[in-house]
Amino acid sequence: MSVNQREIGRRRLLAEIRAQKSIPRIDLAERTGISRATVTTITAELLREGLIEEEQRDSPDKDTRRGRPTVNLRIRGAARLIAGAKISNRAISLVLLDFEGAHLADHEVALDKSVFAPAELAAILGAQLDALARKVGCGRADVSGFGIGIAGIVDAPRGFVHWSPSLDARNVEFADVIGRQLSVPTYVDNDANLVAVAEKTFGLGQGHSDFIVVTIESGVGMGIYIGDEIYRGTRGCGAEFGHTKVHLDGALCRCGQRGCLEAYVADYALLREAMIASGDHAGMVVDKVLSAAEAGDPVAKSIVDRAGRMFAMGLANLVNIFDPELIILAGEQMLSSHLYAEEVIEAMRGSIVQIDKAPPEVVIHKWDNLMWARGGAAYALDKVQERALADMVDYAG
Amino acid sequence: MSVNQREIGRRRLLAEIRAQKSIPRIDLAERTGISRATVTTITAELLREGLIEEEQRDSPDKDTRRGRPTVNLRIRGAARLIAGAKISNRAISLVLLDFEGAHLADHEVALDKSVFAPAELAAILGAQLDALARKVGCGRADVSGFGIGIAGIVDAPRGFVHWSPSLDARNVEFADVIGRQLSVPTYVDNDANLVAVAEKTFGLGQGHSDFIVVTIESGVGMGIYIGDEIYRGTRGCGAEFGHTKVHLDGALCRCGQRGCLEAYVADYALLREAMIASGDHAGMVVDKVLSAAEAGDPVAKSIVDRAGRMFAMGLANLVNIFDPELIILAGEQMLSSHLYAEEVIEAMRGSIVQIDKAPPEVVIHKWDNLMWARGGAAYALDKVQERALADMVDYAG
DNA sequence: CCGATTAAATTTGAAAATCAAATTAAATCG
DNA sequence: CGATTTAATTTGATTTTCAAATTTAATCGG
Repeated sequence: MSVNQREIGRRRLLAEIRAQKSIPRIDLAERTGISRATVTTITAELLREGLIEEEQRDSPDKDTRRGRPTVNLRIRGAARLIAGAKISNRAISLVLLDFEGAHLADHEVALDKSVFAPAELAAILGAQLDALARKVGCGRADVSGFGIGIAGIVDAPRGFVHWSPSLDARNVEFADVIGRQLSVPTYVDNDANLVAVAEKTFGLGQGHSDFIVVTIESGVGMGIYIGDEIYRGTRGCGAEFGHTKVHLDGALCRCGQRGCLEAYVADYALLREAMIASGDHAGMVVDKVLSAAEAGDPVAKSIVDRAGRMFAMGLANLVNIFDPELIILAGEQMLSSHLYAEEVIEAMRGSIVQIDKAPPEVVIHKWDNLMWARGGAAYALDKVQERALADMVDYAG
Repeated sequence: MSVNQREIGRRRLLAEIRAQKSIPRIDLAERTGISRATVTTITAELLREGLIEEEQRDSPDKDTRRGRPTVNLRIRGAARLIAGAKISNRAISLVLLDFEGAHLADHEVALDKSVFAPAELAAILGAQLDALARKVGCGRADVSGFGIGIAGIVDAPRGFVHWSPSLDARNVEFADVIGRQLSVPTYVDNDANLVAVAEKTFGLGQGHSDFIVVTIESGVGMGIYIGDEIYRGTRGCGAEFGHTKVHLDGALCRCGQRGCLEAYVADYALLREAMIASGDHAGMVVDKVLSAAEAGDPVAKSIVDRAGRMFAMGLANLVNIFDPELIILAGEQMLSSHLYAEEVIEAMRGSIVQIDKAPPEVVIHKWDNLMWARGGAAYALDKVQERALADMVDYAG
């Protein structure tokens, strides 16, 4: 019943094949501790199911050893088609991956407004998904899973959106709405969580079981991996790093509360201060503040410096609470380069509990705007694989 | 190899028996999904091993139904003897439990100083453990596991103490030192973590898979359960709640850094402020500040109020990051009652992300000073049970 | 007091799954 | 081209689980 022994083996082997990209059976047995006999049996099942494939050894010179040569196994890309999307302020970007995670196509569309009714947004997503699938000569029906990232508070296991700046309603069963309307299995998560999934699947989080991803756009987001699983809290809405408080009764945040980290480091926070200082209430943009600070303007410098120190303090709090092995600062726009500066990281290191052990590694990962959508796809990929494995249960050679 | 199927079943059943205290086989099958046949087989093994026992039905009137009556199974208390200890400032308290977790004896001793060499402290612990065991007519050799809580930064899986206010050396393999010196399997963890273990095993955390325990003595400590496991971070030293920063370049903390939560809410923080305000540099005690505040003294009130608001802010940050279902505020001395006041909890609720879902439950748990030691014992109990199960592998009827 | 009834626990026998060992397959070496 | 080497598969025994049948231990009703 539920999860039988064989299914555990299949899961373990498929995960290992995915992690290693390409690996012979004997190494699978070695790495997983499953006997060679069982590896043969299980991989035969996975082959028949079409989830994996044997790799052609196109480089016979490479294998110069004696004995029967190894046959590498890998995920069969053609097995499934996976789509991912990110809903941004006035745009949607989509990406289409195969079952191996390889990029097949992408697609972007600008929107004429930023807030939508759920069904309206679902219709747009459907049309764009069709357009995306058409690029590889497929239809929507060929897509096995669709993962969508959206800003706001999301209970991912239920696909339930408590609140999002992109929706005109609260408490929407958004995954259900889209899934029913498009007839494609749909999964919705907070966009920052999906960046963490993307980092784990394709990026710098590969091979790490515990790490934190912090993203900075206009808001501050966070995703946490603990024990190879993304941590979402008990209401599905933890990891609200941007709204942790860094000052008692501090600056007003757009969430309505005071002293949120976001109210000190987001672009609108910098702008607000710059406006106050200059008296100039129009035409002020963040770039100008940053370049003024760099040029040595003392007011601009103090504004930017404080943002950096607040950010360092927030990061230090994360480290003191989680003690992660790795922190990934991720972002597409380098508007936040001042927050990722070495001084900021150094200030963070100075604010964590001091022990005779290296502080967590901090890396900066700058990527294109498709990374968000790829995170959505990676999330859907995981779900699709899970479903494929579950559906195999009734299979008997 | 390693964890075989049967061992999984044994673990699952033993855990369920422990959780339910007393439960018949048929309910075990029902709850675990393991077939009745297998439950019979496995419980027979556990019975033969002496880890569980059949309960005498001493109340035959209770069971008024027809049919063969159920036979309840329970953990066999006599199976093992478990000790726990808490090293406090100038005292050590110990507790002796049976394998079921029942209290057998306790013992306390005052110390003439607060900082010790590791071997010296180990010797004291050995002597007190002997005294404790003697109370139930046993010797140290009968104790299967010894769990010790100590303040400071501890890498629990290794039993390694990075730093502790009770030790005169840094980076001590403390569990090894004690274990070798006493010839008793010894486990060491941060004292706040062990309070969390105690709450999970004996207290309000029973039945909760994700919760946070915050303790306030002179310092502020925290323990986190995520997915039924205590979370310790990758270096074994996460959960340093007391040293999360609540103010940029704020008050000086005894850790040497600035703006730590502890520097605002600990007793010494209140004292410092009260001294500054009154000019009175001697004879000031925390109780006096608190009672003055309660009596309406405006200075005292502002001091205590700010501590409360800082604490609320720290708690809110925890909730925003973890989204736990439950927060347990635990402590033995009610010096911290001002921090546990309803206004403080309400302030916390006002500083967390607002969604249409209940905020986490907050409960206050006040207990005696033996709770710390019981946490140590609970930790050791878990390890001893794990060892007992592992040792059964080679067992064949 | 005794057979019918009921429900827990155990036993039985078949099915599932793993693994060590033996065998087969596919290569290189000399 | 046979010996050697190593991967992969097959074989046969063992472990483990579970559904169904059986046994056990109680109550019920007459």
